Amino acid sequence: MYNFKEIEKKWQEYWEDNESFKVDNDKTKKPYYILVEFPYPSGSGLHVGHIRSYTAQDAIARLKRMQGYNVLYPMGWDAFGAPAEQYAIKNHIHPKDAVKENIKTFKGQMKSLGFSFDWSREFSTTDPEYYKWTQWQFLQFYKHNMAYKDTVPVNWCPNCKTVLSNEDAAGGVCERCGAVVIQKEKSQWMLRMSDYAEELLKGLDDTNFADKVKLGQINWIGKSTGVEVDVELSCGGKFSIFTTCIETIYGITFFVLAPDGKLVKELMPKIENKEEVLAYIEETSKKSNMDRTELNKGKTGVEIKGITAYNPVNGKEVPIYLGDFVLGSYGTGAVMAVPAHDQRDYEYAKEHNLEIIEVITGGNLQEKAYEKYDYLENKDAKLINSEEFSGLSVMDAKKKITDMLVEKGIGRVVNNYKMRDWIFSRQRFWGEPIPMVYCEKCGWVPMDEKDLPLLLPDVAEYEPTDNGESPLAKITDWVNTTCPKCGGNAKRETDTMPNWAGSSWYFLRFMDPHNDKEFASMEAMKYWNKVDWYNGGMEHTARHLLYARFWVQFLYNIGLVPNKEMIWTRVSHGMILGENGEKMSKSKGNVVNPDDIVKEYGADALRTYEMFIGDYEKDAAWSENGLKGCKKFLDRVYRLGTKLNGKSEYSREVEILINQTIKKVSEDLLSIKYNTAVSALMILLNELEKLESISNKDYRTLLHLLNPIAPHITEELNEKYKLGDMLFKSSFPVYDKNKIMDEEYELVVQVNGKVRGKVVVDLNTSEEDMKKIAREIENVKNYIAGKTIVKEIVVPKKLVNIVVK
RNA sequence: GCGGGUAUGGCGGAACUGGCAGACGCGCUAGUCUUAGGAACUAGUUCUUCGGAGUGCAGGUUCAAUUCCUGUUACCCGCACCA
Repeated sequence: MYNFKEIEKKWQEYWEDNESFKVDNDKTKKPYYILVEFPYPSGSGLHVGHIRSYTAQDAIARLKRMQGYNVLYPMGWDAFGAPAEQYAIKNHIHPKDAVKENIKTFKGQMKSLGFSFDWSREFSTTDPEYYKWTQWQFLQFYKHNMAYKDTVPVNWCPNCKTVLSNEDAAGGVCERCGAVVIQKEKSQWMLRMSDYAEELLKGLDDTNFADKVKLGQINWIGKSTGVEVDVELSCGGKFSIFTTCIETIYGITFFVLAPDGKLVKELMPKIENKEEVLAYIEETSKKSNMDRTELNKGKTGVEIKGITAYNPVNGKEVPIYLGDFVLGSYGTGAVMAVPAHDQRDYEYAKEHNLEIIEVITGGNLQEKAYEKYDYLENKDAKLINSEEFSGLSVMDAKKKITDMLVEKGIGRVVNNYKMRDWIFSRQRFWGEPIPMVYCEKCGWVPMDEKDLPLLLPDVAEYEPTDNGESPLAKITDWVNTTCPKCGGNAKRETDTMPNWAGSSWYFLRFMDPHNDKEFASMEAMKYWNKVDWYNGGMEHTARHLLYARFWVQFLYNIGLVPNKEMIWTRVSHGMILGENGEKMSKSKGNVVNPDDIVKEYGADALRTYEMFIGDYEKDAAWSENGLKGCKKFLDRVYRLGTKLNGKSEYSREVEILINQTIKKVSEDLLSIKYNTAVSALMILLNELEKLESISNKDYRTLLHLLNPIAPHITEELNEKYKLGDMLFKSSFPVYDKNKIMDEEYELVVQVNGKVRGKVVVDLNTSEEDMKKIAREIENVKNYIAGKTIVKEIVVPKKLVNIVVK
C-alpha cells in the first residue's frame, strides 16, 4: 500500500505552483488542441462519468505533450441554465452566487484528480467578459439578417405558467409539475439556421467525426428531395404542396392542410363552416406534440367547406381537409393526399370515407396503402390511371412527371429539411440578456456594440411571471431604457438566450481567453487552427454539435474565424452506470461519489480503473471490485521499485515486450482503446515481476507509459529512484522497429483447419521448412496418417494448415 | 414505423487486414505465509460423456469465420404522422 494521499497532493501542488500545463500561443511548436465538453456546474458535484472523459482526454494531452506538441487542454463552465435558476427560486439567493459555489467544488474535485488543464484560460459562460461576446455575436447575426423575431408555437405549461424547452417538455408533460403541456404562440427571436442546412451537411466532409456522430447530424438535418407543386383553388388563388412521390400525383383524392399553418388562416373568410374549422384548430392547439404523434393513432380532421382544389395534372376537383397529422412547420404545411400509396392518407380516407385511386400496380389496397418503400423495391410496378404516364415504371414516371410540371411552370424540384430555425428566446432570468431594444417609433433596434455587455440585474425574484414573460420584465428600471437610434423611450428585450448559446463558441474563446478587443484574435485562431479532438456525451452529438457548427459557419462567412469547421475529430464516450447496470441516480441509490473513491483508493486508481472499465464508446457498469483490481495493479507497480539493479539498458528478457508495449500503448491511446492500453501495461508488469531484478530503464519506461493515465504515482516513483528527469517534461518512449518481433515464434499447425500442434521455430524459417516441420509433429502425424494430403496452406510467420482426405 | 448499434465464460471485456477464441481484470477454487485476513503471494479456472463442442439463432462463402454474405431473434440508443 503506497501513500497515495501524500503523493497525489505533492504532485498536484507542484503542477499548480509551477503552472506546468499553462500554454502560450507558441508559434515555434506544433499545436494540439484537446477539448472536453465543459460541464454545467450543478450542485451535486462531479459525476464519475465526467471523470471518464476528462481522464481519457487528459491521457492524450499528457501523451501529446511528451511527444513534443504544444497542447491546449482547457476547462471552463457552462453555467447558465434552468437548474441554477430553480435553486435560486427555492433558496432566494442569486444564481451567480450558487454558481460560484458550485464552480469552486467542481474545480477542487478536478484538481484532486490531477487533470492537466490550463487553468489560466478558465472562464464561465456567465462571466460578463464572456457573455459580452456572446451578445456581440448575436448582434452580428442580427446585422446580417440571420436573427429575426417571429411568432411561433412554443411548449407552455399551464400550471407553472411558463414556456418550456422541448427537453423540459419531454413526453408531453412538464418536467417540473407533470401537467400536460400545450402549444401556445409566442413572439420569439429566431436564428436562420435552416439557411445553413445544406452547408452543415457538406461541412461534415471537412471533419473527422465518428460515423455515428456524422449520421446523427445528417438525421437531425433530415434532408429530403422532392417536388413542390402549385395547386389551384376553386375560389381563385393557389397554394403549394411538397411531395417526394410525384409519381402518385394522379392518385390525389383530397388535400390536407395543417391546422397550425398560415394557409388555413388566409382561406378563413371564404370557408363556409368556420366554426367547425376554428374548433378543430383550437382542439389541435391544446394537444401536445406527443398527442399529435404517438398517442393520437386516429386521423382526426374536418372538411373545409366552400372551397375545393384541382389536381394540377388532370384538373380533377377534390375536397380540402384539415388534419393534425400535417405539420405547419414542415414543407409547405399542405399535402396532396394519395390514399392508395401513403398509409397516413389511407387511414385518413378510410376514416372520412374518401375515394381511393390506385395509380401504381402491385399492392393490395383492401388491406393497406402500397407505399413507396414497397413499390420502389418492386421492379414490375407500373403506373396506371395516369393518362400518358400509365405503363411507365416508377422511376421513369418520377422523372417524366417532374419534367412536365417544371416545364409547365407549376412545379419546382426542391429540398426540404426537418431542421428548423433555431428558437433563440427563453423566458428565463438566468441566461444572456438579448441585446435588443424595442422602440415604439423605430421598432426593434440593436444595442450599440460599445455598450456591451448588457448585464443581468441583481434582484431577488427569479420566478417567471404569470403571463409567461421573463422575470426580467418585472424589473422596470432595467427594462426601461432609451432607443439607441432616436433617443426616445424604449424597452429592453426581456427574454434571454438559450443554454446552447454560450456553448456554441466557447472552444474559440479558449484559444484567446483574455482578449478584450475581440472574442478571439484571428491570429490565435489561426495558430490553434481547429479543435483536434473533441469529446463529449452522445446526448450532445446531435444538437450541441450542430448549433456550434452553425455558429462557426456563420462566423466564417462573415470573415471572423479561419475555418468553416473548427472541430476536427469528435468522439463520444459511453455512460458509467451504477453497479446494478442502471443509470446512476439518487433515487436508485447507486450513485458513486468520486470524492469517496479518491479518498479511499486515490486519484490514480480511479483514473486507471475508468480507463480499464471497458470499451470507451460503450456504457459500462461500475464495479468496486474492478476498481480494487486497478488499485492492486498500482500497488504492484510501486513495489516493483525494490527490484531495481541500476542498469541503464533494457533487460534482455523483456526487451521485445517493452518495445511492443511502447507501440501498443502509444497507438491505443490515440485510437480510443484505453482499456487495452492498460491491459498491455498489466502484461508488462506481470513479466517484469517474474524477473530476479529489473533495470532502471525497464522501470522508467513502464512508469513513462503509465504516466498519461496515472500521473502522480509514476512521477513519484521516477523521482524516488532517481531514474531521470520528470516524466511529464521528458520525451515519451519510442519503440525500436527492429525489436518488436522475437527471433522465434510459435508455429501453429492445423489439420483440416483444426489446431493439432504447435512448435517454436526461427523467424526466418522458409515456407518449405515450415511444411516439413509441421508434418513431423507427432500429433499431426496421427491425424494425417493413412490420408492423402490435398493441399497445404502456409501463412508466413504464423501457421501451416494441412488439408487431408 | 424509420435510422443506427450491440450480442463472446459466473462478470467487465480482448482478438490486427479472415489465421491459435476467451488476452487483461474481477469473481471463484486450492495452497503458502500469518494470532488474524475483506492483506500479500503461488497455482488453477469456457463447457465436456475427454471423442469433442463452442462467439444470440439458422444457413452460406472459404483450406480456415467472433471477423465476410443471406435470413432471423432479443436488447439498447436516436428520430418519430417529415408528406
